[in-house]
Amino acid sequence: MEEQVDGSASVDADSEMHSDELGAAIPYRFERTNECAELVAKYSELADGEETEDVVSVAGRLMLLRVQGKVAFGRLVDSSGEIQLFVSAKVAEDFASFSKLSLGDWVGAKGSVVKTRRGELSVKVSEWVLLAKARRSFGDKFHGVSDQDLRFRQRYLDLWANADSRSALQLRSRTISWLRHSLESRGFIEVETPVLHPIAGGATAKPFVTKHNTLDMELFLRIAPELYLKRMVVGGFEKVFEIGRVFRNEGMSPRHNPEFTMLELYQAYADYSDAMALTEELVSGAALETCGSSMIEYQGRELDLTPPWPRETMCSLIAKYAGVDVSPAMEVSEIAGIASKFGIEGEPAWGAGKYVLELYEKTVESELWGPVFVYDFPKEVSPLARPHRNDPDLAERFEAIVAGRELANAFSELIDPQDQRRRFEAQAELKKVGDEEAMSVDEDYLRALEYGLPPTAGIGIGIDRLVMLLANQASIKEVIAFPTLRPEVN
RNA sequence: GCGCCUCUAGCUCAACGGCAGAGCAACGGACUCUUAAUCCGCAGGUUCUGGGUUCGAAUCCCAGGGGGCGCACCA
Repeated sequence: MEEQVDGSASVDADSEMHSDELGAAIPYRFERTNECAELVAKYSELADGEETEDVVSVAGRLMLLRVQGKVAFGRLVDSSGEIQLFVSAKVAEDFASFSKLSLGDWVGAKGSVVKTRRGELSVKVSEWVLLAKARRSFGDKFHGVSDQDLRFRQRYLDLWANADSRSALQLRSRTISWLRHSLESRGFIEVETPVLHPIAGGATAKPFVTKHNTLDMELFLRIAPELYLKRMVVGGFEKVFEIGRVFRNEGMSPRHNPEFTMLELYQAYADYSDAMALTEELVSGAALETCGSSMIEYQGRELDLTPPWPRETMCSLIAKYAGVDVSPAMEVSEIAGIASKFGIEGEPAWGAGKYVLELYEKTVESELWGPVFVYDFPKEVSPLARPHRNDPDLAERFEAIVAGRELANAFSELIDPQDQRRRFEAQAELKKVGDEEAMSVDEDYLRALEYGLPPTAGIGIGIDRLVMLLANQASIKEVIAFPTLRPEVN
């Protein structure tokens, strides 16, 4: 019997054949000789009406069907592209059944490559086989699916109906693949570090909490792989990277999903200047690879990713956009007075560095389009970054701002275990007074540092945001196959 | 979490206080070169849910739910 998943009327009656009969008729494999796009490229020179003797097999989903008496035209879509099926009652086996196929059915077809009189490259079908029945009907064949809720809740519908949705995810795959190969060719090796962390570290963010039953212990889904990757460097892996999912229990928006993909890389003997050079090479290279140019357009605005990118210190930007000279070396009361003029009301735990960051975020960040490296962050708000070689109140840290948002965060890594302990303790103090995102003291990580971390540069790049940029997508949901949604209620 | 917008047939949308409709899909039929084919026929509804106002509610009001955008938080 046919299965009615939710009792909706959209399931076809399957009047011809019951589901189990249909299932028995479906072959276990299908020998395909060519993808659609291959054929389209190979036979582009065929003249209108020209027929070849070349027999091919194609497979895919039937997206359009025009039956015209004793001849039918179907649009077959596979993951490479599409090609027309030309089916004639004179030539094809079981023409009658073919003409009764529904949109959305999967078929495999064998036949010769021809170009129709009207100039459409086609496979002139001699044999065909049903590979899957679409028991629920395809939507509007012209408008496809546009309801956002439906598109993301039943993403398979969106992917099947909307070529743009497919191409965004294909671009994602090419981007990650290129990054991986690019890093490998630079001598980096890919590693995998734990997703379950006993202490959520490496970033300031609220974690998801879970529990291991046998160990009877609380664990956190990682908010960053940072501290484990630096342990790898301590272990002698001089150039490492990881591309993986991280989880942050925070708000959702067109730029935020609770789980997202981060590229983090660590390079021994390098500093944040090297990291800037590598960041711009990786991002512009990915653009060149996926878009064919390092000059791209994002949401109607031009974006030139060609290196080198401008570099601006945080304090100089505040001077430029807010017109005030501030520094993390100032007395807290003084900078708090300046900040209050911009509507920033501080908290007792804030030092001057925190005020500098807040001023930057309030007055500068939204004005930047980029690409630009904003560098020299206050040390106070950069608990894992090494102090600036020329200024004890700053850290050698930068963020890459591209298309008005943070794309990468990087620093010369803090290598001194004693300093790291003090920074952790300062964070723990913040946590005590209610900052849920503040870090905890990670004794195991401190012990690793005591064995010696060489000078190291580290970079984190938000992969989803990079793909959004390259795919010209405004929402992070577009570049994640299955974005987080509220549960469906009946 | 707060604010604004939105939810009608499988899909895309009308109707905006007065008989719930169209196109596409599906189903039945005609048609030997179509391109969102065309033509004929048939069927399809808890108008997101629950209250309220009204002679009468898809439409107005209240509460709840889903989604979108903005703010906040963050990458």
